[in-house]
Amino acid sequence: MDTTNKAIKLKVMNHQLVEGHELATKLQQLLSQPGLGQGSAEDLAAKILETFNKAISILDSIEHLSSSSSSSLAAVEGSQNASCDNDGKFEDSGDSRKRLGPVKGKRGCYKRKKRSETWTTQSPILEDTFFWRKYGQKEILNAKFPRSYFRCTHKYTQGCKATKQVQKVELEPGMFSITYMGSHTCNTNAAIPKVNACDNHHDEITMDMEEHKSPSLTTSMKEEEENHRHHGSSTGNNLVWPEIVFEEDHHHHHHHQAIYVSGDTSTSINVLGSQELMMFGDGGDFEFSDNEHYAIFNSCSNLS
DNA sequence: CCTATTTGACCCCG
DNA sequence: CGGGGTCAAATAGG
Repeated sequence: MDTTNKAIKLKVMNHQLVEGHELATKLQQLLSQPGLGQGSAEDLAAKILETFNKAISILDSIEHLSSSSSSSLAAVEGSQNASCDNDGKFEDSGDSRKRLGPVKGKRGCYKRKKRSETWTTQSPILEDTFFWRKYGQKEILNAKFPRSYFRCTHKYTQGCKATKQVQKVELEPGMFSITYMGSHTCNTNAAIPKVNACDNHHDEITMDMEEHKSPSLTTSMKEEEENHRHHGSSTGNNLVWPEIVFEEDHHHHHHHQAIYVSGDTSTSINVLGSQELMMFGDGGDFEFSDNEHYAIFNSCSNLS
């Protein structure tokens, strides 16, 4: 068992780290050439980051696995809270949940994860290959900038528990500290840095520098998904750079993120590598048996 | 109409 | 008790 994990670990290291190394080399070459577009260079940087993040995540999960391999899996905490269903407290009377007073019910009945696999990076690039959906933002006590909370877009469709937090670093402008928590269990072929099926939506967080002078913080996070021709053109990736703009009361437009996963998710196990799927599936916190009902059903809501 | 973001309320835990 | 993470109503935008 232990040897198996070691073998997998080595495999992962080979795969992800070597890939990261190759990408880094490419990036270096790109940067040394003056004339070339910087967009591709930054794209590469994002991919490199993603590759290493993946490797770290996988290794981390393996460590968790092997530490609790046989005896007690006390360290596994990813499972959902079950006792919170409706044991002690009755829900509200069923209706009138509108806005009358404090909202009661099972709100906040979540399990706070203690120590799932978590790592933090600092980067000016808010972009990665996953699909995130913002679900919250908070002012942090000693921090100048608020923190934004994201969850995987496929949380409910596929039960993916990955989340991420983004907060602007106050020391260096244009830097963000990005904390990833949990590994993706969703099968997104967009997560593959393989071919240029990359759809880079570049995120842009603009945060207000003021403390709290107006009740409406103009914190906006735009996910701009640019025109990626799924044409196999050579210049596959045209990605715009996340430029950090501090705007105060500018109005902002945001494109809603589009998910181009049309249909082939059922067969999407192709390149993702059985290793990753296997390991993530083994990752412990995977108690959904009924989430298979939730067919992939991506929001292909084009022209209903 | 739909889905994503905003934003204040709510809840857990130190 | 309060900070920080999450929920969900309201809103924005297609």
